[in-house]
Amino acid sequence: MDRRQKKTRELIFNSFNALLKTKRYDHITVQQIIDGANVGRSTFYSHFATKDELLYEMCTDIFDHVFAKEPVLCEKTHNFSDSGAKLETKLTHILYHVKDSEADISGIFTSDGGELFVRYFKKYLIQLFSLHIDEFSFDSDRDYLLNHLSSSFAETVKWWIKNKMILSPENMAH
Amino acid sequence: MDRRQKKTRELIFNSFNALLKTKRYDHITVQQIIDGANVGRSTFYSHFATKDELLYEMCTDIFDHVFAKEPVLCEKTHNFSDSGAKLETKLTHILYHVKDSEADISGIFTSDGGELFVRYFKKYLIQLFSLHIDEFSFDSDRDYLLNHLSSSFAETVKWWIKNKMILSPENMAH
DNA sequence: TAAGATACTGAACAAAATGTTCAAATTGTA
DNA sequence: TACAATTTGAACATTTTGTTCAGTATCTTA
Repeated sequence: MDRRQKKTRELIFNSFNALLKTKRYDHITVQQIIDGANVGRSTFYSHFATKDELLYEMCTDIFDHVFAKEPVLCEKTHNFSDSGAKLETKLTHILYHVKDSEADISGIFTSDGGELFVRYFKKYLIQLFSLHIDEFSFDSDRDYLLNHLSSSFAETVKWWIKNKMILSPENMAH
Repeated sequence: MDRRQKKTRELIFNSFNALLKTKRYDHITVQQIIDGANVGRSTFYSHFATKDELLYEMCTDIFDHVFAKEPVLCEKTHNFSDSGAKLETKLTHILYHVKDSEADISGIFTSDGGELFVRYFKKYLIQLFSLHIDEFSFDSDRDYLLNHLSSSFAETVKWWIKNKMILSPENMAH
């Protein structure tokens, strides 16, 4: 990809992310984004057809970079005695990644526009938890339990970011 | 309230609610709302200053009718031995109301545009759970616990509605 | 039921935001 | 260096928002 494209893309992402911290997604205008990015109007539209597409691209970009390379989706150990600790370790890893990428994702994760991003995140979490589902002995619908665990963890991450990540990743994972 | 006002308000609510089932909140225009409601443009703006206010009013209206009359926010019993059962009873009541009002709220609750409604719902739930917070003996941040309980229950209701409310309110509350 | 108050209408208007186009300038690549 | 690709900024059409107001319809109540 052309260095200019990459630079412009980055500038737009940063401006968009900064705006997401101050106001709701649907209250952000393209004008505000390009003003913050110091980028021409026609440049913006040569990169993204709509604001929605910008959001989508930013979500997938972040997801690819922050989560996809994480080996949390590998098969779990056959040693059932410590598989619980295994899951907690994976969650801890994710939280460390979140902390490292705080500047990139805090806006999109906690803002209202981040719903799409959270949805991706939940999809990923459902994969993760489904590997560990039999470690939970609750007598409830499997689909419900997966949804519950994923939603809870996603909301936990949101809460954690909103609270300046004061508590440690280990603490939150636990 | 004047009968004409009530009628107009109702028409706008209905049109808005119907639109919410077909597209996202921020993709709905005032023009589409008043077209669906067969109401003049100036009439709309004499009722609601913005689309956001319409959403807010609709949410609070639903709350007043569906939840407010419910005695879930009354002070809890001083009998600590069965206060846990008390909470479950309250949750069951809420779920029965949800079921009764399914036609009115299923759109706004589960649609993508419904995130605002869910936020109001969570605010309400935080009030509710804060009355029962000391029944939980988890050693965790009080604010975190409140957020966790409210988010979990809100997600539970969403899941329940999406799954056609097959399971009983008692079951879900438990 | 008549009078006065209130609400609705529809059209016209200003302002803001969206999205397109294009020639000129800039910057990257080979 | 040459040429290919990207950015720019301004102009333009379109859509959406929100306001205004005179005329009309409807409600309330005395």
